[in-house]
Amino acid sequence: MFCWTISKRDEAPLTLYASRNRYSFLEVDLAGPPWCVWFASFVALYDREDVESVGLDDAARRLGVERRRIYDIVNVLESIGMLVRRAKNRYTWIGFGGVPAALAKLKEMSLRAVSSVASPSLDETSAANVSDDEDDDKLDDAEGDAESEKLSLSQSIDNPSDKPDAPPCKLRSEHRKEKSLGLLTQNFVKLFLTMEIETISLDEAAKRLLGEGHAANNMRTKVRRLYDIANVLSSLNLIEKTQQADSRKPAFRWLGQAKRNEGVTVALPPTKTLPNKRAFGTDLTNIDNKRGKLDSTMENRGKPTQDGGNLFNNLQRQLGQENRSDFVYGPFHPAVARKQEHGNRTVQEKERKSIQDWENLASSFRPQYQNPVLHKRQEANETWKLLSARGLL
DNA sequence: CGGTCCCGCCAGGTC
DNA sequence: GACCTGGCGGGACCG
Repeated sequence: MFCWTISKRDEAPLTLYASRNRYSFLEVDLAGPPWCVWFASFVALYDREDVESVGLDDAARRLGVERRRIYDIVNVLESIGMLVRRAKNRYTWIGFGGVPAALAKLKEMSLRAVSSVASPSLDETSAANVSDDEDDDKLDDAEGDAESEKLSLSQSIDNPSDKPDAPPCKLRSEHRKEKSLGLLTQNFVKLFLTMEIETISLDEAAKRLLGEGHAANNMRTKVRRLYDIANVLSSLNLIEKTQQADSRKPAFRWLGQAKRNEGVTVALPPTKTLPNKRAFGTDLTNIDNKRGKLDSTMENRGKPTQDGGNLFNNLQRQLGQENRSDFVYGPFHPAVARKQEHGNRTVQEKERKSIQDWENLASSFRPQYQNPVLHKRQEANETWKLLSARGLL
């Protein structure tokens, strides 16, 4: 994966991530659903040294998407540590560097959940950098006692107020939060971090997250959300879409680190390009930010995207960059895709060996800074670079 | 026809 | 009461 910094006259440089293989950040996004394009554009817009905070209105305007969609993006990004909510309408940008720590946190939570089956711990001191909190999902189903054991377990641990004899009801707001996209993202990731199987279909994931015995409607809704999440995680190279051996159903394989009993799951070479389902909202020229409504520039609705190249060109045009030679390579080169670019087994084996302590690295890296916001991000980016350099990402 | 996922309604929360 | 958040699911699109 290459990190391109596009410098434009009179404007702060813009960073894009791209590479030749389809699992690279930019290509996946361009080949994937528009939601991913927004996501990619969002990251491209804000993953810069001089960006400290992210305003939702600003993001919606600059990306030309309705505000509602920005909420989805920031919720997912927040859940994997790339953003931290600071105030209403305002987030602090952490960036890719926040991902390792967030994953480590999730893994820790998962493992703690598994290891304390009988005695739910009460310590959930600071999940702040991952999410507001982690509530249990039990309320969800008065009828759903077949609740996913793994999940309810992990969640009960995450919730300090979750006593064994607690009443089976809770505030609506909590109930609502339980179903948030962010929490669902985290729980989806936890599935990968704790399960033994290599891949999982969204149906299966929905079952595990929701528990058996749910109405088909419920399941369907959950799967819808998982599609959104899976697309983003794919964009980040944390998972990849595959085909289940024994069925037509697609499944997702974890590409990130921190599997439960091993260091890393090595990504297999990609098989085929993801189809473009639709091209809603791919026109980034739409900068009219009427709350909740998009204007008529979304007229390409329903038309299939011809190819990623068009989108790429379009994106470049929007950025005022038509010529690749104008690009300047940025400071680092995340290693996720590098593995895939080279397809070098030897390298992968080496990486596998050193992967075990990536969490320690992520959690122990504590440089000294003065500006809390900036420093938090710098710290995260340093961690990212460190892990990348060691081939841990 | 089933897998995807766009889209925006609207309920709940916050200011 | 206005505005912010974001769950939710109908239904369009596509292979």
